[in-house]
Amino acid sequence: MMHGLFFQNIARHIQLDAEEEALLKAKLHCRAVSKNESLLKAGEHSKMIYFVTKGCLRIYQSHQNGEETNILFCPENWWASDVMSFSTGIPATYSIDALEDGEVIGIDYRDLEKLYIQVTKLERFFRILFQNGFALYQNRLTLALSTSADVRYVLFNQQYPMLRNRISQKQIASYLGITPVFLSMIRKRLVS
Amino acid sequence: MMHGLFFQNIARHIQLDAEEEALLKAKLHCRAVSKNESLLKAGEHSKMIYFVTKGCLRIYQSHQNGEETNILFCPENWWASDVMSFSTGIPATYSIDALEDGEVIGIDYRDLEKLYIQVTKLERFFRILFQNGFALYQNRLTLALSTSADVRYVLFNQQYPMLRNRISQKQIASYLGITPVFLSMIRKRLVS
DNA sequence: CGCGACGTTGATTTGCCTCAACGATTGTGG
DNA sequence: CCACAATCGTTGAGGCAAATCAACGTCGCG
Repeated sequence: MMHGLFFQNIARHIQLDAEEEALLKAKLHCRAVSKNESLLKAGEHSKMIYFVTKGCLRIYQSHQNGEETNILFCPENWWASDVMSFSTGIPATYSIDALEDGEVIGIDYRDLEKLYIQVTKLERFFRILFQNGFALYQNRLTLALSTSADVRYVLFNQQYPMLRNRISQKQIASYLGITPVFLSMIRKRLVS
Repeated sequence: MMHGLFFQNIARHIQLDAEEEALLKAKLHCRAVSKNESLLKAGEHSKMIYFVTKGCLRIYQSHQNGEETNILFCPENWWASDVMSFSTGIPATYSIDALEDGEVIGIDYRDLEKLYIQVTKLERFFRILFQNGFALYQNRLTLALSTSADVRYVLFNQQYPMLRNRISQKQIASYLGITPVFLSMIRKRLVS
């Protein structure tokens, strides 16, 4: 049942026949996650790529001083992984954990490599997925380099209105690359 | 001859047989570019993806006030394109031009879509290419959000020692998201 | 109920920008 | 090939954006 959202997501870019869908389905690992649970810790090898069917994950980097930088929120219908670690086997630089109770579907790296051969359309699906992610980060990078924090906050609210009330300001501040204190000041200015 | 570097680059991720190589070769458009020449202007539709065999390109966004933000330098052996425009046909948000005289190999979008079907390995190649680019931008974004300009400058010099003396400070400043004036101050501090 | 994390507010400091002026370098037309 | 203009890199003075430090009320959770 919860596979519904998953195959719907796949169908956005490729059309699988019944046999292909079955091959893929056989390799899916459904899993519940609870708030603050960790799905990947920096330093580990990221063996799984996750699709979120319920709840919300965050992908972040931890720094020496104990601070963290969120690089992506992954609510329902998003994919989450430390891509570099997943694809090359090097230790993860990012960590992933859950911001809410929820459910994810995981695919193992070795299974996916086999699936790429059995179901070559999947190669196309992930090509398009990474292509879009590439463009998304490119856009975020331009924003980070060229606009001020209040503009970035307004755009965040416009682009992810769902997340606005779901995610704590501390997490949003980290995503925008500012301190919670400064985000609070921005919000005060915007209300007036 | 200049195709050498191109097929070497392809061979990093997939192995083409003679026939496949010929199919691909037939669709390559070699082209000389001169310094400051434009390969893509924001607003146009990006029909081509480029591979640089000689020289160096920059991909950047122009802002209303006339300023520009470089998001990527593409020296020899790199690929350049406005990925979103190339893959969806929407108008380009980025512009591309040459920082030096050089040579590029272009592939047309329609040709590539056909090639994906004739030579399915190419789907894999570009999946990996975008996967790596995805990770690269993810990393740049984290840096931009969490570190100061002098750290970013030092890392840039470490990662791209080749480019350090090839690219003007104005362009590097734009890539780092700071003003040329401030980059000059950073350099002064670092020398001492 | 009480503790700890969160959000707000104020005072102060720091990172980076703007504006402006000046040599040095590049490039361009005569 | 030279002369002049334009762009580039540097330096200094002053301003704004965002961080730090600290204090306080509130809420969620054990």
